[in-house]
Amino acid sequence: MDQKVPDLIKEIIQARKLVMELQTQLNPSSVSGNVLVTNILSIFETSLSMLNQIKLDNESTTPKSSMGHFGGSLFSNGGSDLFQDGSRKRCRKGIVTWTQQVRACEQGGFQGPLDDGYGWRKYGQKNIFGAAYPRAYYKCSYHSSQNCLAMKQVQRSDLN
DNA sequence: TCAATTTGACCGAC
DNA sequence: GTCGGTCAAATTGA
Repeated sequence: MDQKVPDLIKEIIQARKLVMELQTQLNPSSVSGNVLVTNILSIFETSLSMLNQIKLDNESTTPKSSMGHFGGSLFSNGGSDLFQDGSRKRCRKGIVTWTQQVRACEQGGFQGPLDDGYGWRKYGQKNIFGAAYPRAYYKCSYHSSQNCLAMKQVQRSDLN
């Protein structure tokens, strides 16, 4: 996988260009569309910085566990992708998903969905087999009014 | 009163 | 049959 990092970076840069092109063609009055594109671009930036870090590590010293780099996003495309906990994620056809691991400090308390530009509405919660904490399911608040299809799952890690 | 959340039931994938 | 994702009725709070 490590040898493929430069290719991955190229692919993400290419995809980012396409999204930016899409952004220029978006109707400026489409708030949810622009928020979505902005979020996609920020995820590309996070992914690029992570991949660059991996690339630098590979070039410099001994190989390390790649898990240490995943403080940000991990893309999946609906194939046989795995979660970071090793579990397999099912994915609806044609819907792009990714996971983003964030740190929630205890002092501030874990206060549900982070503010990422969307309004989120909780629609379900599940106890996940083997997980210490339940997983919460959120839909974009504009799901019906603005046809916003964004959804997210929030699960506290076993460790923190 | 209305919007958001909770929670048990249902359904599909494996 | 089990597990995860979604639905929808009930509940709660502003």
